Amino acid sequence: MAGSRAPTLSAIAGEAGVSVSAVSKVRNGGTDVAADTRARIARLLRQHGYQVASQTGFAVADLLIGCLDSPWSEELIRGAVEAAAEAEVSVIVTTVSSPAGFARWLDRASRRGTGGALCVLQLPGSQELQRLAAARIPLVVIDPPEEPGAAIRSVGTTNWQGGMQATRHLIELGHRRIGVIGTEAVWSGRARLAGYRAAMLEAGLDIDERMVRHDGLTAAGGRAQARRLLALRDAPTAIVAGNDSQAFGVLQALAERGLRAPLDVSVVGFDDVPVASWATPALTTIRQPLAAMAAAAFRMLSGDLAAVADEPHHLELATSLVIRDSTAPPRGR
Amino acid sequence: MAGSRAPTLSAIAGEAGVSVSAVSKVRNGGTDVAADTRARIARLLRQHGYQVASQTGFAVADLLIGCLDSPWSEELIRGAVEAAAEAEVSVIVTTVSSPAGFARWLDRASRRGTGGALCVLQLPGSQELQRLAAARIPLVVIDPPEEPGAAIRSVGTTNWQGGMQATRHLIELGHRRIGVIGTEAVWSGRARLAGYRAAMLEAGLDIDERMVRHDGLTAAGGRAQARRLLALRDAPTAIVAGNDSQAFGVLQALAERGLRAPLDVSVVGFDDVPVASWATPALTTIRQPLAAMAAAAFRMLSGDLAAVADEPHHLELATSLVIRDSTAPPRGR
DNA sequence: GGTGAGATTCGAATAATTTTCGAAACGGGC
DNA sequence: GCCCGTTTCGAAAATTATTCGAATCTCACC
Repeated sequence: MAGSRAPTLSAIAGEAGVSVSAVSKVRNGGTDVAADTRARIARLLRQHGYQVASQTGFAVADLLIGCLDSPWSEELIRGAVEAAAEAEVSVIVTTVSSPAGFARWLDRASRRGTGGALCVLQLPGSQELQRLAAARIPLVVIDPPEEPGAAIRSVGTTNWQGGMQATRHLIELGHRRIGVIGTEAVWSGRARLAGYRAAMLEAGLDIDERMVRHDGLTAAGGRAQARRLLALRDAPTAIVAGNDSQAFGVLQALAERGLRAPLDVSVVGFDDVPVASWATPALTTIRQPLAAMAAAAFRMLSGDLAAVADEPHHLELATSLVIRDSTAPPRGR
Repeated sequence: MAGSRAPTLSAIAGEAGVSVSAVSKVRNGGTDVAADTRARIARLLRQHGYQVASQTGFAVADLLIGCLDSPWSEELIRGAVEAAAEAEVSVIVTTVSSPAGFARWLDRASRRGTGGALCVLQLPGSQELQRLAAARIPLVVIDPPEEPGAAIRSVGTTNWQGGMQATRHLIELGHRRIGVIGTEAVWSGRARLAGYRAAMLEAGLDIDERMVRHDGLTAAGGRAQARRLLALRDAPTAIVAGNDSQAFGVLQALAERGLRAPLDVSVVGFDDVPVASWATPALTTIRQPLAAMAAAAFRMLSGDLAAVADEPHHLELATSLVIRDSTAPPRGR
């Protein structure tokens, strides 16, 4: 099919006026070829249907995701895929939910080769980290579930500021009794809760510990804890949710009691996943630039194959408040 | 690092008691090696850290998605990734939104090799199909936007039945004035609308053409058309949306007018994406087994490298009605 | 401007791997 | 048994990768 077969390297070497060695070296990304010579040879090689291993860079990168259930992942995938496409890199998406799954992935990845891994997981544990290092697979962690150590490169967002922004927004609207739902299970969750506390203290408001609820970052978790908050005698007039899924759950709990957002209770989410604007009412939320995070993580991965030492090891992107329709001043103000 | 470097092929050949040629052939999936010899050599090769090209099967498959904005894609990715993982295959996800983008993907894919492509696009056009064929890349289309021809393998769902199920459910609840929002732009949309018509006729109900609205499968589209439906003098008591995004938009339009689902108007979605259950009220919808579709498509791809001829070329998975809280009998019944 | 240590670039020689091709072994059908 | 086609294998040839020394360049230092 598809015409004549590829000519041999020596034919190409002749055409380019260099030795076969040089051509071979260009083909596999060898180092000792001058830039212009390399370019000339590479062009010829490609012309004849060879693929040229670009000396820097790689063909595929891996994105490891713990669970592919939240709209979260979608944004991340999009960010990673698009950033990678610009660099002519393909992204392999894998779900990894157990150490065994990780091992299976690692096995496949080292067989086929990979330029590096972006992890969005309940962390690769120390075992996994060792294996990655042994297989010489670079790693960047997105939204690290534990405080990122110096040994691991990671990308996150300003969760603490985000928690503050959300709470401050409500305080500025005039709310005083503000509930919060979150999780202590991951680092980012702890930071968001701390942001809430900081904003309350800053405004001179007392923190009622009954108003601080912990649960999973799911709609069900949000609904369960919102029910408890709403059942309090001094029910909050506003609720800060741990993420948008929880916020959806809060909206459901409100509807159950015949309450309306934002008339009766204001709600702030966290993430700004695409569906946040589909909610009724459209959700006021703290925007995490998920796609940008993934893109940044990819660039970290690809950028510093050379300069690992002097690059920053943890990058934090800014969150921002997106005001939609689920927040308003409290009743009677 | 990591211990000694890989021994040469001739060393391995010696260890296995065969010629270097045989070892080389096993390494690249050559054909003329007996099964047991191959196994022995392969084991040794792997032991020494070589990767062995499995002669059947492939290492990566490509999933091409038009837009990665809907919760749609997430389910599909999950299905494909999980089915592929079972077959020890990695899935490369790429967004392709233009012919140029397709060309760039094809370029990369043919460089690095791929076992085949799963497409969820506004179709690869005939040009693209030719190029795929030229590059010998097998193809399966998911949810084909045009009536699937005999030349293309595809996986879809029973959209016509789905449209019927949704409409029938509302009729059985007692609704008579039922609006529908959908799209004629894609084949599945046309089938769903036809299902609506069929169910109405079956029940002996007249179809008011003002009740049949067309718009994009987005929340904005759903909101816009729902506004029009609700503005009618004889506004519908129930609305069948073209997908879940549109249904979210319908819920917003209802809230705008101070109406409540399902008390004032019942709403049925289509897809059953994970967020459907987060809506307020939780969305009654037609479940498309998106993950199963992607998994089936992957199996089609991998299954019949041999038996292309006698396999079915279009597979249709069943939709089912998922009743949640957004539908109820009409007021006054 | 000279000098020399070190880095870069290159290709001949050498090593390793892949491919070709013919021979040996096998398996029925007649 | 004989013939014909098929499978399996490895020696030889072709191709590709790597090593290493020579040539050239760079630049600090005198």
